[in-house]
Amino acid sequence: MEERKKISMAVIRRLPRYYRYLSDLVDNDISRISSKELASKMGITASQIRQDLNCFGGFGQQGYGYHVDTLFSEIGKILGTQNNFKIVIIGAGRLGRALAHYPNFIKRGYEVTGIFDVSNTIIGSIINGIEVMNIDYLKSFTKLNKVDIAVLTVPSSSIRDVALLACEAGIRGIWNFSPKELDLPDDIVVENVHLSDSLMVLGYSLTQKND
Amino acid sequence: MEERKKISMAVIRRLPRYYRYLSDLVDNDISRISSKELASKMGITASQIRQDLNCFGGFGQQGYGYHVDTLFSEIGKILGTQNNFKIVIIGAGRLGRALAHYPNFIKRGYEVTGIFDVSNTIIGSIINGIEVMNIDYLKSFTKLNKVDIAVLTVPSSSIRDVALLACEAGIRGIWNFSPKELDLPDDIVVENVHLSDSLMVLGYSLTQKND
DNA sequence: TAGATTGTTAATCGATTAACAATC
DNA sequence: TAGATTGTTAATCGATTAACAATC
Repeated sequence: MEERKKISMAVIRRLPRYYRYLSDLVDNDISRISSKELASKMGITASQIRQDLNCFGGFGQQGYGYHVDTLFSEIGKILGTQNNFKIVIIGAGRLGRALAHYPNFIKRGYEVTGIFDVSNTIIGSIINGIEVMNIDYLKSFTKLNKVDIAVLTVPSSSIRDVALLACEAGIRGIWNFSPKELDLPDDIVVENVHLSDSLMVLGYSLTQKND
Repeated sequence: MEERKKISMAVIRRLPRYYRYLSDLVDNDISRISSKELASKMGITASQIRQDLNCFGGFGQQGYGYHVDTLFSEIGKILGTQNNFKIVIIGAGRLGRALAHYPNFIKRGYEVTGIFDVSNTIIGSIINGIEVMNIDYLKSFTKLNKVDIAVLTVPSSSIRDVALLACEAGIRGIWNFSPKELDLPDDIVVENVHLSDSLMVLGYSLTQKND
């Protein structure tokens, strides 16, 4: 797997967006697209698309463009859709429960295998067909089921402890919904969803428009 | 309000992060911090912090650093925390309901004034003290209550229609939780939370670690 | 073949970092 | 005053865009 050079995060973060647009094209039975056409749909330059895609190899064909199906599935592979990543949700509050029903887990090739909480009122209840377990069983469950990802929807006050627990349990990636930064070993991948940050950027833009 | 020059989105998107770190310092009764200290806490360069802050004016003091309280409240102002933005949530499914209870709305100076849906099973129910209204009342409610922001937690299939409806109703900003891009008039501010994009970036990183 | 469009190199633009004079 | 640290300019680095030869 000889990597040519480090691919920048800026490129990686655009891949899911390409993936969505290609998914729409597939749905509309469009089989072929040029970088120029796609660029105009997405509001970016054709150059950027070609540069981005060529980080991963030449998916196109000169004089023709790109096969939509091929490109869609190639980007999917790059993003790991075929890995069947297994997920547990830790924290079965409102957000955790909403995510347990999140249809894109399935659509994007992920599988929710377990839900955990600390509260006795919640433990034992069924969410989307899965019984909420006591967090004490996280470690044994994770090992047994080879869980890859922990979705953390616990209160900020306990986020760091829970994150460490998940690491001890052998989790490899964390999808963090708390507004705290996690300082974890280098081999753990963390992806943050800082909702409040996003909201405040919206607040900033609105404030600008006021003036 | 003479703007010197355009402030880049890269800078803006870092502001909420500064805001969070400063909030922690305030909570810990730390009254003074240098760019160097803050930089080491945040894992960025002191230069970047000083450059970022100086987009908005000189908040520091040579030889001393920054007053934590002042800086915190100044950044808050920039982000619009004092504007008391009014919010409606459209789509009272699981995610909408979870967001209706989101504590950071209050903490960051936002107020949820209304919740809307199309389903008769949901309309009339109470979520966090607010009765879910029929979306037909969106326009009159928005005008009457001077609502600024619509949080869109509706299915992707209806997102574009609902976004247009919100614009007609006089909303100024949209917090979009669907995986679709919105093409709206220039005076409407859109902030996207593309959960599936975030998840797929996590998937990418995990796939890389596999090799 | 001629036209179209890629893959890729070179040029430009913007963002980050370094350096330092100003000054508290 | 001497030491510390900012605000700001200059240097570097990286990302985006433009251009074009290769080729389907």
